[in-house]
Amino acid sequence: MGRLCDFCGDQRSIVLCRSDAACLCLSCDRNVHSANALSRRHLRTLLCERCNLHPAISRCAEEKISLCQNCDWIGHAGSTSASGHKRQTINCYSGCPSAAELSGIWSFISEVSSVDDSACEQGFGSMSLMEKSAANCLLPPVDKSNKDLSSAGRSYDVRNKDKNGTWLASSSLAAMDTVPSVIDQPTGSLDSLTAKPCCSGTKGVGHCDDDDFYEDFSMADMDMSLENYDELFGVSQNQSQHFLENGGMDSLFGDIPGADISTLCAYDAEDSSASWIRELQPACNNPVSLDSMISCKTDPNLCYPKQASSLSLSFSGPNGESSAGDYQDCGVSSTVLAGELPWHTPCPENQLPSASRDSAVLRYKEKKMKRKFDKKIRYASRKARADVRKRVKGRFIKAGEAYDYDPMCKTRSY
DNA sequence: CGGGAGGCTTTTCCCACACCTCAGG
DNA sequence: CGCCTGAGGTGTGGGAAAAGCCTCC
Repeated sequence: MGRLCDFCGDQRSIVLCRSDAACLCLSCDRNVHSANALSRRHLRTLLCERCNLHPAISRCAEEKISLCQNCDWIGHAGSTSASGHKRQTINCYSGCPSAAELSGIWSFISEVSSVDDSACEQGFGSMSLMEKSAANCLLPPVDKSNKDLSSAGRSYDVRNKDKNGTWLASSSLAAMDTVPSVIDQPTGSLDSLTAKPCCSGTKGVGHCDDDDFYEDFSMADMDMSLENYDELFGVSQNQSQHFLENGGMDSLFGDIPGADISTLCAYDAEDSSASWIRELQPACNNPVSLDSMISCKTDPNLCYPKQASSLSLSFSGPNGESSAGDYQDCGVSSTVLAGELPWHTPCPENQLPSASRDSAVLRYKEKKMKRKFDKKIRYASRKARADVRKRVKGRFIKAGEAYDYDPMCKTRSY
């Protein structure tokens, strides 16, 4: 049966709305997202039919199943017989598409669910299809031809320079974290920061302009100063460029004996920032907390544990909670055997001067203390109800009373 | 250079009520 | 031990008010 709709709790959920943090059946999807102009802008995509947790990025024609990046990889890249399966990219959409419109973009939609068109109100049927795959909606863009930060699309805004000329995270990202991430002048490439392993069968990486999926990616979780690049990713910028030019993630996995691709959670609805780190760091095989990893790189008295199998994996999520469970969500044990960190070369040139290290540690700790996190919707049903509740001057009113704002009809009672 | 005025931005609070949790029967 | 019931607490969004910040004189 799969996961039930978070709204009606009756039908099988088909669609994932990241903004609402909800899985919905097609009928409820249109009901909920036809409520008002804002909700119609929510980007949605199909829910992975295998894990029922992550947004699907491709549809396997042979298996007739929609898969997230993780499941797609496990199902196809890990099997020689399945690797030749024909797959169709699944795009994000917004608005309130009819069954015909959905089947227009996803020819397989009739396989997924029968759709009751009557549920969609007239006038809300307009749909906008994002010209990018669902995966692209999850991932910041890559533009290898342009090394400027502005090439990173909405991730960075050329207008966001502070008085010192340093680069700030754009408001779109800064909104996720009220502490702006300061980024030094783009002397280095961000390619390795934005690059993601591209799932086979999907289109090239594009740019997502109106992308709610970004919202949980908290740049401030990482100190984005490029001088701390090494601290974050454990690899120099030159190394990362070299890494990309030589096959990127694919080559990396090929080089890691026993590397488990399943540890790379393509997308984690609960903890996107942490999963982002995991993707960039194949060292998630190493059960070392991110905090300790950073500390290790910045503290001269610490070093990476080479054998850390006795430690538990502990990534801090947006709300500061350990997210070991997220790993389990990905079907991977939270305790994975450690090996040599493939990018970590404890050679002298990798070690920062002591003063620089201390200041980096200090800045990291200060930022950690100041950390604030984006509002998280815990109950989609309450949000859906609040979305349609009538108000007077923004305040909820009792049922039946005169109102000045009705999100359902955008009219005023007086 | 310090202080006040004015404008702009950000944060906080309020509302109703369905839903959730938990204690007690 | 499991089920039911009721009380109390929680979360949800838009707008107003308050607070904070910045610029100019």
